[in-house]
Amino acid sequence: MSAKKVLVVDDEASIREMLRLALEISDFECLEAADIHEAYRLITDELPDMVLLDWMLPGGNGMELLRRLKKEEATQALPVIMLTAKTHEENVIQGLEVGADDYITKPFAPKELIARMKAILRRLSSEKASSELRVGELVLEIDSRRVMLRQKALEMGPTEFKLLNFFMSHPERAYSRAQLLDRVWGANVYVEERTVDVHIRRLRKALQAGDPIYADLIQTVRGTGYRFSPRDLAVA
Amino acid sequence: MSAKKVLVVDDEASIREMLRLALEISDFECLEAADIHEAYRLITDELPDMVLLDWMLPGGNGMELLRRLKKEEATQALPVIMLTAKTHEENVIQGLEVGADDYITKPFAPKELIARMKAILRRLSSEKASSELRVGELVLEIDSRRVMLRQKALEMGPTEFKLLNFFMSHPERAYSRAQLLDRVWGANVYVEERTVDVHIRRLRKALQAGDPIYADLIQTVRGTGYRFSPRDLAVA
DNA sequence: GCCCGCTGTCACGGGAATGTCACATCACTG
DNA sequence: CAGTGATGTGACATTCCCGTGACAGCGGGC
Repeated sequence: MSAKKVLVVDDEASIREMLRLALEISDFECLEAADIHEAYRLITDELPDMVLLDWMLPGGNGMELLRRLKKEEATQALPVIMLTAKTHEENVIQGLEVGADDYITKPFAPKELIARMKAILRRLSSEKASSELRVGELVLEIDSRRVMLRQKALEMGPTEFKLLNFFMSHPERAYSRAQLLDRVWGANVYVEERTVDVHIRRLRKALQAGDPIYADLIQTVRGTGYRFSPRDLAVA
Repeated sequence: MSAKKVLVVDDEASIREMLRLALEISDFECLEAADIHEAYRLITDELPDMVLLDWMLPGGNGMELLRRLKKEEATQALPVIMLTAKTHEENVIQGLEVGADDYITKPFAPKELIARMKAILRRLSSEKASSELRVGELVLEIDSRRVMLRQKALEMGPTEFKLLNFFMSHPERAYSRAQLLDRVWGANVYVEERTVDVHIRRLRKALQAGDPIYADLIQTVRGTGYRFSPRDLAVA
């Protein structure tokens, strides 16, 4: 399993530095943002697996970002842990209601934070691993590593499977070729961006073999990349 | 679930006492034997669910008992954990080959021992729920250690039998070679991953001798491993 | 001793999957 | 409607993965 990306959102550089240290020791990849704007940019750009969010930020507090993340379909599955001061514990309830996955009060032991993060990631992966992803009559069975459409197995290569898996986990959002390479092929792999096009085509072909309609699930976003959109299937 | 009986075989009374304490805290029922003869009597008499076997015993070592247990049909399914001193780690490989389920080197933390015991029992209970597994006309008889297809016995080696047993207990799911080695060969055994391929082939051959259709039950998942899929049998 | 069944390893060959390219086609701009 | 840049598509060489047969080692039984 590849290293998980974690985004730290805090305005104090010293705290960010401390967290980066703790995270990297535990084999997490660490991104940093000092304000909400930068945080949002990194979330859409770098697609982290988790966010550590300080509650008190200058210029709009963390709650605002959290609400925004939970509202948008593309990011609402992204787990968020709130970092909050003891003196503001009343915010905790508020934060959990909006959709934070956990919270931890400052000052905290890095070890405890890491433990909670792992617990959340474990829970998420076990939820995902045992189940299957479904869009209409299209079912992606993770365990058996098969894609079924109306009881019939669709044939595709491993890369197309991973690609479809990623798309079905993140619907209704456009991804650049670079982002897809990062998330599907894995970081630190150098291949041409146009390679993505070829695999997109192979995936479309595989879906088309099941039912031409389903090939339209993968849409081209000119100048940007590709998007997986179940929404348009229902309309058609 | 009723309390599991565990037989401790060790010549030192102090170690037996320590283990009894640890086991009873964790709700196991504890039997004790100081030598091989007594151990064998208790096994046939009391039918324990598991054996903790010290490797170095006066008057015939643990290996002898282990070999005997694995040879006889009535006891070969009985899980055995070896207790061995650090200085005799070379025996571990030998022991695992003969059929020990796991080993632990002295000195050890009781907690870790308990954890390994539970892991083994959990694994067994998931596979040996019934004495017979059935897929279509294929019947795997666990007690008699035979595989029948349309009243005809299929010939295969012990490893192929265990492999098929595992597959029939976990259908419709792809397993990597490493996972199969772990679950079928047993933990901590070092063999080449490609060895799995060879046994898969032998198993397929055995099934094919019964009916070519049944060889297709074991499918290759390219880039991942293998899958046992009764579902596709029904379709054909 | 000999033979025989079982096991793990290897080398070879074939075929699937991959990444890249060249060219066709499309969408947008002025 | 021509032009330009982005995307679709078929073909290709390479790499990787898997199936297969052969073989040596090892115990056990005769």
